[in-house]
Amino acid sequence: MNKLQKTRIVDLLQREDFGTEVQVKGWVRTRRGNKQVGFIALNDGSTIHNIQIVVELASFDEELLKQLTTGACIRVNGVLAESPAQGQKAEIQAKEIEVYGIADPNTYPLQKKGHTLEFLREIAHLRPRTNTFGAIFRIRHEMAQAIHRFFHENGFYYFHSPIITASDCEGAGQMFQVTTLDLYNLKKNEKAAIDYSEDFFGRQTSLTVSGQLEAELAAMALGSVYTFGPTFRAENSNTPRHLAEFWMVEPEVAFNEIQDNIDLAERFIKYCIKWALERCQDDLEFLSKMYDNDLFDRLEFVVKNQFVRLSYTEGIKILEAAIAKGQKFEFPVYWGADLASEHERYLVEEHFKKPVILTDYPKEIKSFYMKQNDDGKTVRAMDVLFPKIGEIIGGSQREENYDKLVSRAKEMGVPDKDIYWYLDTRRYGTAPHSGFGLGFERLLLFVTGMANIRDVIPFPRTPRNAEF
RNA sequence: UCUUCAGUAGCUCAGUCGGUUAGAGCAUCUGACUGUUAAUCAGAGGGUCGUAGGUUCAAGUCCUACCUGAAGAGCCA
Repeated sequence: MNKLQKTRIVDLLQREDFGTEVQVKGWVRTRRGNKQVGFIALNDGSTIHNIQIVVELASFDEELLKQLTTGACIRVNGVLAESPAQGQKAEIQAKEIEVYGIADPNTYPLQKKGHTLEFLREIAHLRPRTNTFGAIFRIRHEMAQAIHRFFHENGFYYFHSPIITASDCEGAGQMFQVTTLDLYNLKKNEKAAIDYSEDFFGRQTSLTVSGQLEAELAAMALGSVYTFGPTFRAENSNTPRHLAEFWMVEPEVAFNEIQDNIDLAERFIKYCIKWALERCQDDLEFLSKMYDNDLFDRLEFVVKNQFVRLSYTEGIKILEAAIAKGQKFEFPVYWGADLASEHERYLVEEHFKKPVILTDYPKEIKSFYMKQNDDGKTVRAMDVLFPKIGEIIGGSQREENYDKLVSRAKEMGVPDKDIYWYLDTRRYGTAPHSGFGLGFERLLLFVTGMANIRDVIPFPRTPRNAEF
């Protein structure tokens, strides 16, 4: 009848009804004590904090007590009590303990003491059990919620773009091919090319590098949409800011011009960071203490300050002025050159000391679908540049004029017969529209203060690494 | 992909000018301790020095190649 229900530790730590019998289930973090009494720090993933289980050793079986080692999973029934010692307000006086799963201390790789992030990457299947990754993955969840909530509140529809695609229209990099062809016995046609008509889809297909083109189709019907899903790039990038599989958020809005797009991007990022500050206090405090003392200052700074907005051309002028004053760069600065990360960092971290939104880039260094400005030289692109992590958002107003879009695609070598369906949006009821892409893990890098993108996604996919 | 640095106990590292039997802290195990907070104290076990070659009387140490990891760069989100 009166079966005791499991209580989450996050809820238990709030309670003051001492004397009540409670039940918790979780994993042993540490155990210490003496001959009479043992102390177990128990964590169930609901919070960064542990609950202390007090065990009077005399009242328990010796064999059971031996199994209560770091990593073991247990159920504890006991009495919630006010703690007589410093360090915690409440604790549980254990009355009954059941071991669900032991963790052999001789082989269990996680210890009480600190591990390097590099080592934890090698045991990615167990690292969620650490304080650090528990905090990160709880924050990751909250950020995903924030994204959905922001767009939902602003009248956007969550639109699911396909994962498998036949187009490489954005030219956003090397793609992973998807095939069911027998790679040990590839049939070639008379031109010695692979015969994809035999393949599953009857044509060559790949994993998506962006949901943008599909999002544009949706925006031309639903008005305001966003995608939020996995994205794949087969680039041989080995940096702390790149993944072969990452999650991207891509809003697309009909009738938005470039300024609306910029406003949306700034409002969106601020909403997400504010959400983290309001809901992830404990986890952020832990990460701040362990990895990044300035974390709260940086997050609050972004929420409170207006991002700097300037054109590419103005940016080049600032960089040229800096060079004239003696600033040294490895790569040359001139109008028409793509900005290297040293240039972006100079603008964000040295010159403005604020997030910067750069707009109106030369058309030669941007994608074919961006709306051309009247000057004939620039396009309505926008990049949001953040301190430490660089480009967090890239977006643009899209070219809605059919002829201009087709000629630009031709100039940049995009075969228009592959994207007839995309071009149709400009043939039938075209409209001004804009959108951008935000790398979810890049946002998480900023919010958590982590330095390596492999530490903000559960199972990072990078060149030569897909073990877990 | 390029450049630089690194790889020694389960983890984090030290190891001098190439020279006898490769060390420490933590973790683990055993013992002590009546409330611990990364508990403390005493003791014990634990090593193919990333892999393969080479130089040398002698290689953890020097050389070459490869593998793996990290940082910076390129590409980008």
